[in-house]
Amino acid sequence: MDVSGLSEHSPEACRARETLDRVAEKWTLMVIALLGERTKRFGELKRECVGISQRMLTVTLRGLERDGFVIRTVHPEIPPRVEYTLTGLGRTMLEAIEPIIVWTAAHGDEIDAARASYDERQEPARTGQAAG
Amino acid sequence: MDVSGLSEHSPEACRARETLDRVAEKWTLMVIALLGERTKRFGELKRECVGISQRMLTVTLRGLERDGFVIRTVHPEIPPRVEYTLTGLGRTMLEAIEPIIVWTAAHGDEIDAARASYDERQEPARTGQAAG
DNA sequence: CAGGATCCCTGCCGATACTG
DNA sequence: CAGTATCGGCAGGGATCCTG
Repeated sequence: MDVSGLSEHSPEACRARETLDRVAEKWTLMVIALLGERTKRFGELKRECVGISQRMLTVTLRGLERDGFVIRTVHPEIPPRVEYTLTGLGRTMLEAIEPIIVWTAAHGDEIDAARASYDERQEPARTGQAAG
Repeated sequence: MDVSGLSEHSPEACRARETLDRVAEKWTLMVIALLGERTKRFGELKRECVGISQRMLTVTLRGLERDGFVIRTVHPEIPPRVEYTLTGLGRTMLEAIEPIIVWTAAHGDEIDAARASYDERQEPARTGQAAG
């Protein structure tokens, strides 16, 4: 693997953090991934994003729409029907994130292990002074 | 490009968000990218992360160490010298993030444009009722 | 059905001061 | 040099109620 060009990325990392910030916005990735399957309605997204509130789904979708990641289509009917579609930009973004999804599936457990190991090394130092 | 398997990622997106959350932690990506160049000292990272406080650099590095992304090496000298090195895990993670860095460099401006366009469509609706 | 408005709590993060 | 400890601002995000 070639990591020799990574030093070039340090300045760019600044800008990339803004991108990461959106995607890490708690529900953004989930919504993008779901819309990656196909166009969906508000209620459908609501059901699939288990635990999300109306407010957060609305806020998330507005942000995605504003950033050009999704298109919001309102069908003038009663009851109202609103559909959300991933744009081309949104799709390329989802593709850019895929490596992280794959990485997490592959290495997520290593993080848990490292964390548990770290905590074991630290916690005794705070609680057990008797273990000299 | 193949996006047909994306639906498989919707559940995994949940877990991947935790990963994104770390990386989006404001200074994490910058630190990882800098350590991707080579092993560095605390002070060196501090200088290169323009605007970071001691506290945030320490907190960030502790988190990365805990998650197994960096190794912290204390040299028992006076004055103290502490070096931070990216682990193999950290390196694979950095590679997983690279696409986002590249993506941002390529499409960052489109977001700005989309945002400006959206704001133009929305703001007049709130302020200028005279523009019938 | 889709979403606007409001209240409130929590945690991130920055500034500052102190230490070995 | 490389931290630690404390305080405080502010925004993210959840719960709840109301509407066309």
